[in-house]
Amino acid sequence: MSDFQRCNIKAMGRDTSSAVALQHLMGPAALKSLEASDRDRLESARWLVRTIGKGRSIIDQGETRESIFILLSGWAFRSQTLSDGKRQILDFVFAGTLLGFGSCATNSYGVETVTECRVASLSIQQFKRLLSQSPALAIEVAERLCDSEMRAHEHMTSLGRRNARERIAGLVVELAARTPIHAKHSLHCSLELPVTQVMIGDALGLSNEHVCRVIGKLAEAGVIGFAGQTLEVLDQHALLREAGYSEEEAHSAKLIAIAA
Amino acid sequence: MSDFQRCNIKAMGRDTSSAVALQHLMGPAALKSLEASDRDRLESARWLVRTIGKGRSIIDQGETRESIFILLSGWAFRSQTLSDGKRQILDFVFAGTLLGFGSCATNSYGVETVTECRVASLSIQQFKRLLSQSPALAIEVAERLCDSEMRAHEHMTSLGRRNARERIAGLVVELAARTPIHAKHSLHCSLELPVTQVMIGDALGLSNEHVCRVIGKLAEAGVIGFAGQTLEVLDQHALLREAGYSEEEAHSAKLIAIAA
DNA sequence: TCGTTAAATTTCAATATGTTAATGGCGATA
DNA sequence: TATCGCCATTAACATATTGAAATTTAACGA
Repeated sequence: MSDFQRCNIKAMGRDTSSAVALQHLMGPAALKSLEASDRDRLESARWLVRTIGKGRSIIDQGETRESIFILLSGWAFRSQTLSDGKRQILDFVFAGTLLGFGSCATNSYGVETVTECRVASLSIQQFKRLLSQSPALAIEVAERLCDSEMRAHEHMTSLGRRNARERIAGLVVELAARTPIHAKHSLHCSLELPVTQVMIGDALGLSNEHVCRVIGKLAEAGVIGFAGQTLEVLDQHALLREAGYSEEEAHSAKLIAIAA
Repeated sequence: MSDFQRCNIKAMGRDTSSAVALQHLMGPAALKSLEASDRDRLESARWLVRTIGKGRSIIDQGETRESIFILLSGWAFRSQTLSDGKRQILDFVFAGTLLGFGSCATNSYGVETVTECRVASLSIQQFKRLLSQSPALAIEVAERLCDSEMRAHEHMTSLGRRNARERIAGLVVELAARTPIHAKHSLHCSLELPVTQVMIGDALGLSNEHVCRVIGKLAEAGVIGFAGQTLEVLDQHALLREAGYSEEEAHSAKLIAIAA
């Protein structure tokens, strides 16, 4: 609760992770296209940087929207909770993600940390002023939102039209594509997933028991292994096939391509 | 195929629907904040206006992205189709919706018309130039994307965590909130829905048979009636309750408030 | 007007998934 | 060290939803 730091990015000295995340938010291309004055304005905004422990809330669903947040490091997820307590995880988010931006007066979703996270926040007012001063930044934000929307669409299609096995395989593929991978052989790689099976269930619209059952079956089939926090991709072609990719796509070996 | 019209908005004379849709895209507030020069640029862009019959495709999933589209009139939906033919409708879209904007090289979704539609299109290149020249427009686009993302999130939660009855009631509430309503009594109103039960099923992740069954049950219970294209909301409090709203929310009579 | 096709409807059996409950492991905490 | 709670796991059982098949109804083009 007391780990707040009010500062601007320029004044952060050695601790450049915030500046890095802002660059991440804007993307290298967008950065170049920015006027020096715009970049100055952006970096001298009064960001509030905070460290938040695992399993805590960054944004509460339903609260009035006051600040936007940029995730600087760590894992978190966005979720909606229904009045009867059922929870839907909308997506997992990593460093560079813009959170809490929207036109509705209250937050339509909550954000909770999975691991310890560092977060930079700025009042919506100030953020909008930044956007109106720098079209390049506004466009970058719009494109980020498109990416996020695209992932939401894929996720929706999984929820609506794929069975449990396909959904789980698909989630593994997505996370493998978005997180660091330890490659071993051409087919075999492993990744550190700090998520519980309850979270997987809440993300995929499944009960945790069923998640457990199906992960077990995928393990029996020699596709993946999931012990502790480490997920082993034992046969990535099979995994891609399980996730619904066509035979050719499955053989273009996406996962390793990213790891390499 | 031959119903193309190349024109700019200014030159359209009496036929102001395009200009109206652009204003819709930007919103009245954003319009005011625009410099006259920006507005000029926007309106004199070389929009391509087209009329498309019902049941036709505006954007094909997987094709390379070339233009953005603004729906000027009519109903359409965005969807993703899996390799095995299963289809997920992502959302229904109406006049003013921006379609086809994104950072990925190919269209991640397709767009099909439900009724006859008028559509204005512009090359992505030109649209991005517009955005970079007018921050107000870029911000407006970003906020539109947020709205769209918010609806996608609600939809995801329905798909993942609600049963068929709640999903159908929820969809009716959403469509009632987004389309013109004919009010009759304080509880009774009706709306014209040009959608088939197959579409409803594809939107909600259900088989058309099940949609039919559940709509029948909601009709038996005196909540709604669905004959032809007309959907009657017989008891809006009950409908809101079925859709998962709390007792108090259900009694604040959202639907009629919008109709009034 | 007819003939053709899509949409809505109803039945039934098959099944994927949820629910409830009980267990053991494991780390946090007093 | 003992306790507590979270997480993973497994089982038996309940049920919502799918899928196939057959029928009716409505829409549409020739």
